[in-house]
Amino acid sequence: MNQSRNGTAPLKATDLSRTASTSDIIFDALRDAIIRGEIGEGETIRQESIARMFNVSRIPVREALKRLEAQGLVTSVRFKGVVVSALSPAEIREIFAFRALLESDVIAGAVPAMRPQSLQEARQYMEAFDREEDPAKWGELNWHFHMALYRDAGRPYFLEVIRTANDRVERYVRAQLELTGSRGRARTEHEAIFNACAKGDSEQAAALTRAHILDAGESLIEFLTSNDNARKRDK
Amino acid sequence: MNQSRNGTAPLKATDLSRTASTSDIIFDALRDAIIRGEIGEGETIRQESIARMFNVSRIPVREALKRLEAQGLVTSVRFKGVVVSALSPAEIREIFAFRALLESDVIAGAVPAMRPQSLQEARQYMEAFDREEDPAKWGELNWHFHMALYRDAGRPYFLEVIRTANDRVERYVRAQLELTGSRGRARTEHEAIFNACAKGDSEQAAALTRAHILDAGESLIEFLTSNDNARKRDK
DNA sequence: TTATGCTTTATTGGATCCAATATACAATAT
DNA sequence: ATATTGTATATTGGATCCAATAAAGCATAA
Repeated sequence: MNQSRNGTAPLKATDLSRTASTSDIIFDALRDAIIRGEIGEGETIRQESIARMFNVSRIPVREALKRLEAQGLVTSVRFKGVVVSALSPAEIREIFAFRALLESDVIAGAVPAMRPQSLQEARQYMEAFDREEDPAKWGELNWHFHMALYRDAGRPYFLEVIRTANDRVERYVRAQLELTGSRGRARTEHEAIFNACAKGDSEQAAALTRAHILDAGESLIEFLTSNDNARKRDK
Repeated sequence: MNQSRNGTAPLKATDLSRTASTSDIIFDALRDAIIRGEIGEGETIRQESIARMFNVSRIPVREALKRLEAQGLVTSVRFKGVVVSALSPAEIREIFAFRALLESDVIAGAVPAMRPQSLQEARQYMEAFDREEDPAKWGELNWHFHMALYRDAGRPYFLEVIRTANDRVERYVRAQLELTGSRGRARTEHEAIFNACAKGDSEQAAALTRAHILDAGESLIEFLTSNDNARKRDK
């Protein structure tokens, strides 16, 4: 027989039943485009145009849109269409408060269990974030840095919820990172959080994470409102 | 002309564009059936059978299922079908820890802003919970009691997330309430929480809420594992 | 008996078609 | 000119049909 019998895999098999359906692929692509800000808030998404892009019918597109709606990234009005959800300053502030609460709790749980490998990985993302020239990649690296520090908490549900909360505000954070000098502060705050984790000081890591997120939220709101005012003045 | 001109509505109009689509109705019905435990965990949901029940095609059913999947209530395997998600004890413990963190924070924020009306409403639900004979209604009343106390925090996103977390464990909580004597303890704990809110003591309300949820979680897990063992012994 | 391959059936994923609704635009009346 | 009505077009929601896959049953050979 062709199969090896000694436990070592003779070929790399993937679970075919877990492969992505058309609707999965479209969901991921749309989600990505929304959180990157490539589809702006308030913009309406036409089923037909998405379907044409992927060379499929509207059916899988509609399923993807329903999922985006369930996650709050778009809102749909019957017979009219779906639009990318916009967040008010109050909603943004709430989500940052939410993240601060959850992420500080998670990092406190992760520090005592943190593996050297995770710490190492976090450092790499931190340094990559510092070095990276392309602003479009900052959001991603920032996310991976934090996630590396959260992983060992062993709380998948927390991480899942944190992720969807992040998805809702990510495009604003990206805009802020690209248009203001806020990356500098992020850098030093990252380093402080990283050092607290390396020291094994979970309380400090939690406090710093909390402050890091709340600060970012407040400065983001200030950025958005002043930007709004500027826009109103301009026209 | 037929319309009155003086601001008083000549007829009661509803916003038609906000009415529920077929897929909305099916989503609500399935969600309800799952959290009430009428569809058991591990059970597979057939598109065709749901479609027949509602006298529609499979299209809106599929959209509803995609939404349930996005909320984690079912998991789907390509070409096989969707099954109601089951939770391991570890996952249940994590969700209760999650709820304890969020709900204690929310109630702490709500107490200083609490309107007499909300307090009054909470009392009514609390008393209704105490009096109710039909176990099938306990879950609902319990939920409304807590929500009345959370509402004035003015944090819709928190409440939304708390709701989906609750959805995932609700059927276990219901089973526990119906099959064990845990309602007695819930009663006294509810009263303590209520009194702390009435006093305006937000710290105590938070601490009691936290303990209430964590206790319920631990006793639930004990109930489930002992039940499991009993089932294994029986066969 | 047991493993292997083939056939049939059930079920899902997707495409195409149709109906219901919304939107834009032209025609008409005041 | 302006408001109103009617008409054409675009878009969504849903039904029906078809293809791809999985599961079950059957036959056959070792």
